[in-house]
Amino acid sequence: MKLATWNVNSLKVRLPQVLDWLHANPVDVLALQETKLRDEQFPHAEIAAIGYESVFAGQPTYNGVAILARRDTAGPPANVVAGNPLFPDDHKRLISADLGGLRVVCAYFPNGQAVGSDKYAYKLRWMDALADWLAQPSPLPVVLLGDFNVAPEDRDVHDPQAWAGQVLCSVAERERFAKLIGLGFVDAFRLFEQPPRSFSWWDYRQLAFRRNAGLRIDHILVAHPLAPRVRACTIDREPRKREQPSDHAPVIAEIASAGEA
DNA sequence: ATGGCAATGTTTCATTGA
Repeated sequence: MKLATWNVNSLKVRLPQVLDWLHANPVDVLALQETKLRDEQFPHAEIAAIGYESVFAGQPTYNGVAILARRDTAGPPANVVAGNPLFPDDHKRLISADLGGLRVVCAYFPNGQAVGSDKYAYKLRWMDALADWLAQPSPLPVVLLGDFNVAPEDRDVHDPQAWAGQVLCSVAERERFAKLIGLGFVDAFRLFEQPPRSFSWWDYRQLAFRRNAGLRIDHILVAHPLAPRVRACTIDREPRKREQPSDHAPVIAEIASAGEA
């Protein structure tokens, strides 16, 4: 199973790039964030035409998440849940589905705007509620992937001094990321030796991508028992080099099936 | 200290993102 996550910053704008990317990278599962589409606008037909089923939870303008499942390998999504049952929320930031023997949870964590703001407080409450939900037992091993809006360590930050204590890097956010890990997950990316200065998001401004002035805030966490089956985890920078890119790059993990452990 | 850039709807600006 190959699973990927990508914050596309508008699926309406990025649909051609998503279709191109899936042709070049026919992953079994693709989790999308910031689709920014009403459900009735979701390009289900275009995605079905290249062999993927979609489940999605959207709203106008902001947020919006989806899981794309390759029909011939991942099978149909089962037990689809939109949102966190423990946290009523108008924002469409969570969708989960059972696929290929895994419980796949696609998450778009709040940005938090600025430490101390109302949106920051909401981010922390949202993360606490996610941890409460994921603490409940699951019949299938869980993969939690998406845009976490948290750079877990200083090595995930291009300029740790400049970002120290700022939103995405604050102690409280990192503690909550660690709390998620503490539920029994591992960060698939850190199971492998990685190039230094590996990031998944670069600001559109100030030529940040060209300078590799980025952050690693998009993650794939796998339930601990899956860790021995993870064969690779990489960030694909290619889409970020294109015209009119998303500001985020896809992250991909390959998980061997249970028999191949 | 501030804005830089991109996408959206409330569109010729304001809001949000990160």
